[in-house]
Amino acid sequence: MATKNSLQKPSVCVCMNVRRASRAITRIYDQALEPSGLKVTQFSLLANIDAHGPLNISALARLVTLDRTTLVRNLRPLESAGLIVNAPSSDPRERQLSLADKGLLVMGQARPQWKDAQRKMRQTVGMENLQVLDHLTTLLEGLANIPAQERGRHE
Amino acid sequence: MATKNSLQKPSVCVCMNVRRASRAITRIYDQALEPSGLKVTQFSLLANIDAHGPLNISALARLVTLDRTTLVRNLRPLESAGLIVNAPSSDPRERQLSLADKGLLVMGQARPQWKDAQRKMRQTVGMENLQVLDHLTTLLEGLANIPAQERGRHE
DNA sequence: CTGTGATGCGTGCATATACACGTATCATAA
DNA sequence: TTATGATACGTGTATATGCACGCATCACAG
Repeated sequence: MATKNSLQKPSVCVCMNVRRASRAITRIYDQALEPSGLKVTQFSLLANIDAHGPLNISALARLVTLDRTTLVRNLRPLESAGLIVNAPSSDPRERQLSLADKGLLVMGQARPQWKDAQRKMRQTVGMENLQVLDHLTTLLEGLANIPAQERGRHE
Repeated sequence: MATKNSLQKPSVCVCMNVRRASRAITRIYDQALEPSGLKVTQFSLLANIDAHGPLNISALARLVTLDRTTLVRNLRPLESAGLIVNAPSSDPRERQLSLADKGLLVMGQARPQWKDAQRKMRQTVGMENLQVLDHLTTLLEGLANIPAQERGRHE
């Protein structure tokens, strides 16, 4: 008889499997980043703001493939914590996001922790599998309809 | 020069890539299930309750690898909608979850929709990649520390 | 019977995520 | 200069997720 015990999760649903993987890997990164006080989602936003200079929310949303309105709220804690600056821009419609000094500091602390997790991940999972993963991500995003923001605008 | 345009998301963070994949595939399944009025997460819970008979919340949590307290709330809409029954049990601590008649009905409607998505997914992604995915999921869950509920109880 | 660890539940709090709407401003054609 | 589509934002609402805590009950050793 095969292992009839504990670790038996033969969920056939591809989606739920990806979601479970997402939860598990998120836990791993969050634990690694714990000393910095950042969640991996927040680390990601800060890193993108840092890398892609001052940008507005919509641009950041496109960059990370997140619903814009999700971003509006996800950025809130970061601004409250003084990690980012949300300044008005010449175009009164938009606002410019950039890292605050404190944000730079925290990122300096967090990056090594993230790199550890990242390195461990590459070693454990292996580059081949990671490439498959990246391929799948791209593929899936292609399959999914364009996000709400771009969909049915005034149709 | 390579494609310098639109679809360029070379996020190096393995975790964020999995999260993006999770969001994308969730959108696909949610759209497929839309006629039934279920989200894929809800479909999954109903399917598990249906398949694994009457069980309590903790057992279901272990089954789907979800935090128990998450489940407490995720089940709420399903009970409100009259899809599941949350009945007291002989042991007053626990409660028995089972599908209500309406739940069976809705699942009857939803299953073909889920199967469509599932089939499309298998075709598009390919069995090989899906197996890699399942392997990764198991691997990641092994790496992640045991969920909170089982961790440091009274330590 | 009584103490104690194990088990089962629910809540407060905080974050993540998306959709439906509504509003303001820009840019440009008419 | 004025209508109109495109662009940028924020809010209301609802679900998903997990952690820290606290409470009740069971099972069992003593």
